[in-house]
Amino acid sequence: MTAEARLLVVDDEPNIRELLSVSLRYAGFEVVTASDGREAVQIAERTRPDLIVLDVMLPDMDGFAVAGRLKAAGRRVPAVFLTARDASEDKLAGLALGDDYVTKPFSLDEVLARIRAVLRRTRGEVAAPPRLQVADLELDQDAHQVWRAGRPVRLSPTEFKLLHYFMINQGRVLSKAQILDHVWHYDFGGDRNVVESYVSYLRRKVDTADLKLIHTLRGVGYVLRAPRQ
Amino acid sequence: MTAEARLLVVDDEPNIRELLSVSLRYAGFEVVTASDGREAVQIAERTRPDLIVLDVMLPDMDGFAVAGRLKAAGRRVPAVFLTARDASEDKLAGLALGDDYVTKPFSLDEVLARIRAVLRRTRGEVAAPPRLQVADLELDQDAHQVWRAGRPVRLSPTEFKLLHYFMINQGRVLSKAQILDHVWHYDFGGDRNVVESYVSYLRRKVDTADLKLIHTLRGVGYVLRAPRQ
DNA sequence: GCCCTGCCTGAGAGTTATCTGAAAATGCGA
DNA sequence: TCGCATTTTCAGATAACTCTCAGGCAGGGC
Repeated sequence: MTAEARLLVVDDEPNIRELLSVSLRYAGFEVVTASDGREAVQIAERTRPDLIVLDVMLPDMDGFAVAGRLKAAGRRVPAVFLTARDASEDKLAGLALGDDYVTKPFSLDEVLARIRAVLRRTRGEVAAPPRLQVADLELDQDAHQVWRAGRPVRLSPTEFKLLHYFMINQGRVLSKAQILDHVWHYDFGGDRNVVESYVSYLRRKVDTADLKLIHTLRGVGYVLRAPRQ
Repeated sequence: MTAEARLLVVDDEPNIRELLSVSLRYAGFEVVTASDGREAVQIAERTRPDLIVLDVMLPDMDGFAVAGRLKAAGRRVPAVFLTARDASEDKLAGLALGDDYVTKPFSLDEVLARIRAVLRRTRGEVAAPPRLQVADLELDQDAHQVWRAGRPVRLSPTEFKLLHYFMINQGRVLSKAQILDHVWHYDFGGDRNVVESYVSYLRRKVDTADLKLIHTLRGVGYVLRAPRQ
């Protein structure tokens, strides 16, 4: 399979660099990495990535400076910035149009969604249908809304993320560890029981009909799927 | 046949080292072994394995230290760690992403699956088509689901593992000892009768049609195969 | 055909994963 | 600061699963 796109991941923390590059490769991207601003500029010049995932706090210069430098060199590359949760808003106001950002600590699902969104926009493609559907359960990623059998359902942010993760992986078994990795922040240190709790909440809110969609596979994980097939 | 990949197995217990190296060679890997951390680092430097199977508890240093040392030497090698079931979770949180772990006592099937998954990820390959089929019996590893003649069949974890082992070895006779080794944990001390019980369960669930797939070879073992065409 | 031995399978005891209600902790906006 | 919504933990109940036991059945050697 040919890669979806080439990404440059820039972060000075090796763990995060590793986390991102492994997951993004797994998601089908070609990934190169850099650990500081100078290196990032060099590698970007050489490998011409389609998008840069850029930590805002780098040892030598900040992420925005890296993006600025590339633009000055006539090589405008769209970026997804990684920023601390408490980053001042005006900093982010300086984002070039088309760029996006994710606050640390992020969840992998979040980063992937932003990257795909930015790539879609910059490639001028028609947005992929933002509606996911499994049986009579529908989820609108843009509107952040969910319907079951045509009736809207109110979900909390975490419930929404979990359902979203289930829906993009419909028919595939997801272990609690996988779910924790993708839906919760990467530094979540708590109990796996949160996943059980949230699955229970989801069931109560979206899986009340006779036709069950969320199935437990004891000892393995959970799977969202319509019966038959 | 050229080896799938070169593995380094590190464990101080000779029995486990032997168990693993024999089975992994049988599965098509090239295997080298080491019995402690120092030796592991030396051998890894010399033989450049594609992956290390690493006991976390070694006499001289722990498995994470070995991995850390190799990484520091600029030789990041993906690892599958062997850990006690009660290992503190935060220890495992220190896993570099891309690595994986298996708790002791493991089953060989489990270890093989992890090794293959890690190799796939680090090589950026797309997973092999996850469907196995024998006659009208189908098994989907991702969905963790089984169909017979198109109808879904509910299996417990052990039943699923056993059927999976049968299917990847279709047409080959498997002794009860072999089955016990691959599907049950290596230190399972119980009766071989469990295998009989589970074969019985499987027959009841997936082999009810006229066309029998699971055959008993008295005094030898079992074999899963479609009747001769 | 008879007998020995291995295999099959129903029943049951013990164990474990999961579910869920409730409470505690956290975060966020007014 | 308070109050509400949300997230996380906890623990008891429950359902599912694993494994053992033992009687009966059947294959194959004699």
